[in-house]
Amino acid sequence: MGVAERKSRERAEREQRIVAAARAIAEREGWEAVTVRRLAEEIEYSQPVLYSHFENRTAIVAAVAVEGFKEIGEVLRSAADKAGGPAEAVDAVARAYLDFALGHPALYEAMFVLPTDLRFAEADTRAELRAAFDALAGVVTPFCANAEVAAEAFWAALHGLAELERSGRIRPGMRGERVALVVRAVVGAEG
Amino acid sequence: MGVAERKSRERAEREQRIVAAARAIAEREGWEAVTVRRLAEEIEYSQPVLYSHFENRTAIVAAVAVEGFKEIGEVLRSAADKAGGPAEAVDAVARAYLDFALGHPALYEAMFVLPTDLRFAEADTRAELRAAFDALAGVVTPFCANAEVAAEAFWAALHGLAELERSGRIRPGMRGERVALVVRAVVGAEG
DNA sequence: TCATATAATCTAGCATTGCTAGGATGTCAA
DNA sequence: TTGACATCCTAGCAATGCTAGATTATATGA
Repeated sequence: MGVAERKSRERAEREQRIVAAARAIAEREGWEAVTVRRLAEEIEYSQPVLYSHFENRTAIVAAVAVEGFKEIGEVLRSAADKAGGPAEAVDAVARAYLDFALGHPALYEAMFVLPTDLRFAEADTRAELRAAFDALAGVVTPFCANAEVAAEAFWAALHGLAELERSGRIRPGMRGERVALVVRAVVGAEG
Repeated sequence: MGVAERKSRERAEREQRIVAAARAIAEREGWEAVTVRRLAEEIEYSQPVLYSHFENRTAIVAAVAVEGFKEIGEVLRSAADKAGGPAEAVDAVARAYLDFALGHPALYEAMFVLPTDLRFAEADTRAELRAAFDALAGVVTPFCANAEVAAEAFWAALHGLAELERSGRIRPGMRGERVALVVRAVVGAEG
């Protein structure tokens, strides 16, 4: 019978509306404005309904973070694909990463700063994260012997640049120069 | 009259006890355990007393962060001084940075992750932060043309490594290899 | 068609948080 | 001793995450 399907579909849609509302409010007013009451009001249901979808508030943040991992993975892959060669690919991925992080600060915050309880051990979230990481690792591989370690270091450099700039600790105007240095460190390791 | 001096000294001591208690609880149980009530109980005064010392809770976190900036500055300078040459200095500073960050995770969290309201524009905090940054910049200068930009990138790489490892996103065992890569990127830029 | 069991949802409230108003208590000079 | 001032505490507010229990809607059987 289609009743059960309709119900579960409506449930999934409502869940998606919760995540979307959380993300929108966070991006517009910051994560501290994302309260359970506010979300309940937004989707026009009472608060306990939210707890039938998510265990707690941080699980909602985690759901937004997973969206972010999925999207940044696509963005990075797309940047790598469009590049003319391996060196350009590193450059394109690096810039795409920073554009993404600083273009969606609240989303990036959910992914890397806020406590999310997603311990990178669950099957689903690991897949999203792994895919994003692989996009980074892919462009680094041609230049380094130990690709896994190099990818981690590359990722760390980009993450550090994003975080320090996002929190106003380094000069915003010099982003291009800093990225160029990091890219040079990766690409120039052999040449 | 020495009465006023005694009073202001006692006040300063009490303030220091607040900061020390906050730091100790955070390092032992995490920052979410650092509540104003808990701190009041710890120093054996009522809550409003805390608000005669600090504007709000985040100002207490900021005070702990300033302590952290002071200490990491000393640690990095000491590491640089003990090193045998400029290349070794970069390596020593990089390892000292990560040891500090991962050895005092709550302190590092106060410095870089938690919202602190210290906008790096106030005279005092700027001095502490600037001193720490200069310790980083100092060891990078011999190897790079644009030292300021290089120092920012170096800092970002170390911060990224610290954060990704602290939050369990990269393998803990490979720290040495990653640091070596970063150091090589700085030192090897000329050689 | 209607009664009933089940599922879905809401109302109301708890405990905890950061923060503050207003009263009580101590302290010091005149 | 008294009055003015500083110091401190009690008590409480509003907001938060979360939940128990009542209430309403929905589907299923006779």
